Amino acid sequence: MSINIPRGTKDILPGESERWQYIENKARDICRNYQYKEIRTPIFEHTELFQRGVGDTTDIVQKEMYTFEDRGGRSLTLRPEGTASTVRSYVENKMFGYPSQPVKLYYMGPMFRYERPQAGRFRQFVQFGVEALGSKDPAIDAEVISMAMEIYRELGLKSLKLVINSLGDKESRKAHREALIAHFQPRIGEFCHDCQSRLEKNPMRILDCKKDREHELMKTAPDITGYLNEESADYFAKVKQYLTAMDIEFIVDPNLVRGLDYYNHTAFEIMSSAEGFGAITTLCGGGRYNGLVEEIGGPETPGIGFAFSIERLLAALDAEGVAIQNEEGIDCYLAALGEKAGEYTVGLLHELRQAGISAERDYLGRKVKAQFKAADRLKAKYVAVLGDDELEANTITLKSMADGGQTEVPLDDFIETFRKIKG
RNA sequence: GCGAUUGUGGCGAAGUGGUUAACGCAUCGGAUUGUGGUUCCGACAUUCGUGGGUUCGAUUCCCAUCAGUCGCCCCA
Repeated sequence: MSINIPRGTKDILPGESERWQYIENKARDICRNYQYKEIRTPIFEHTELFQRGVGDTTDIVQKEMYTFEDRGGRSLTLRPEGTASTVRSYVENKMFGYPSQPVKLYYMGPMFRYERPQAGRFRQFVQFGVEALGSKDPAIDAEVISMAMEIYRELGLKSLKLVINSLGDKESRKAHREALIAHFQPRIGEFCHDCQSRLEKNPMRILDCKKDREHELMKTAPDITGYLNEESADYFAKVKQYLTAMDIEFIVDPNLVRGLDYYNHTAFEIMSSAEGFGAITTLCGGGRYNGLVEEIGGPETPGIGFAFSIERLLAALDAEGVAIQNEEGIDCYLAALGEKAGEYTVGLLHELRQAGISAERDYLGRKVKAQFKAADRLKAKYVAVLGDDELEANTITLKSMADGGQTEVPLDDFIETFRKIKG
């Protein structure tokens, strides 16, 4: 019985890995334009970091973490998201003292959540994310949002929906929370089990419950908009104003509640509205997290960021039928006949490659015919044939696979000739 | 954690309680003793996820188990 891949994980095989590289490169290019620099943090951290950073009441911490004890008895956890680690590193490396502020970072790498896999959900998945720390200018909220949209747009996605909301500051949230409890408490018995437990923990979550959507109290529930204090409302207005100035369309959804505890003020999600995308439509989520840096032990520092999964991005590209072109064929296939020629091609192949010419040969002792088939499969532009005749005459036969034309080239000139052909 | 559904060669896929498990693609060989993408011919599953049960007999029926896929909760 062979061993297979752990549940919820994927091998990214040749043919697919090229698409990943394409996306990764695109994302990196855009980060350069926006002046975000890459940070690489460990894949595991002390469990406490996520308990404190992500929040003890969240689903992530309560049931989705890959936590283990190392040989020294420390509790470690495979990172379920990137913000906590980034903030940890920000504090630990005293980035608040960097001359260049705000500190703008991006990361790309695997995250882990113990979940039942389904369309768009994995136990190991790759997130690309950015964090901007040290500014509470609404313009940076708009920048972060526009950056996410830019990456998707650059990759060719069209069916996107940007949803934003403001969760307000601490004071606004508290006022809203109390209003919600007052609203639902008297008739909470009519709601689903989940909502009943949400009432005390996080009453905002009741608002996006799918089961109780039709309940009359839902329609009359107080939404956050009415409870934003002046400062929060002004902040949100600015963010919207800037988005509009950048021609970025958005929908304000007062029921948008992000799953992690650390969010306040701006919260946003980018969803795919493509047909047949599956049940999970969220591509990207993000928001502001003023207060998190203090929570992790740093100075009072505002921050905002987003993260998206590359798996879901690829799924969205598939759903919209956006093709990413794969690599081109090779320049030269060296076909050899017979043992002597075969030995000779070892050096020749090496020279070709050193000259920057992509080249391949046969390693399975195949006949000429089969070697040509192989060359064809590799989309070789040229096949160079070396046999006894050629070796004797010190030449090599060069065949263009496109038009079938053949020429004899002196062996000594071969590499140079090929260089010229390649131009 | 709960629910639905699927599990036949490298891939896709048909099929039946009975002795030889279609077909397509791919691969390899040959027709062309040194030349590809076309065509033709040939080869390629002691076996139908795994374990157990029913039966004279199971890939086909039943049970269990494992795995994949999709959905619920929630998220990327």
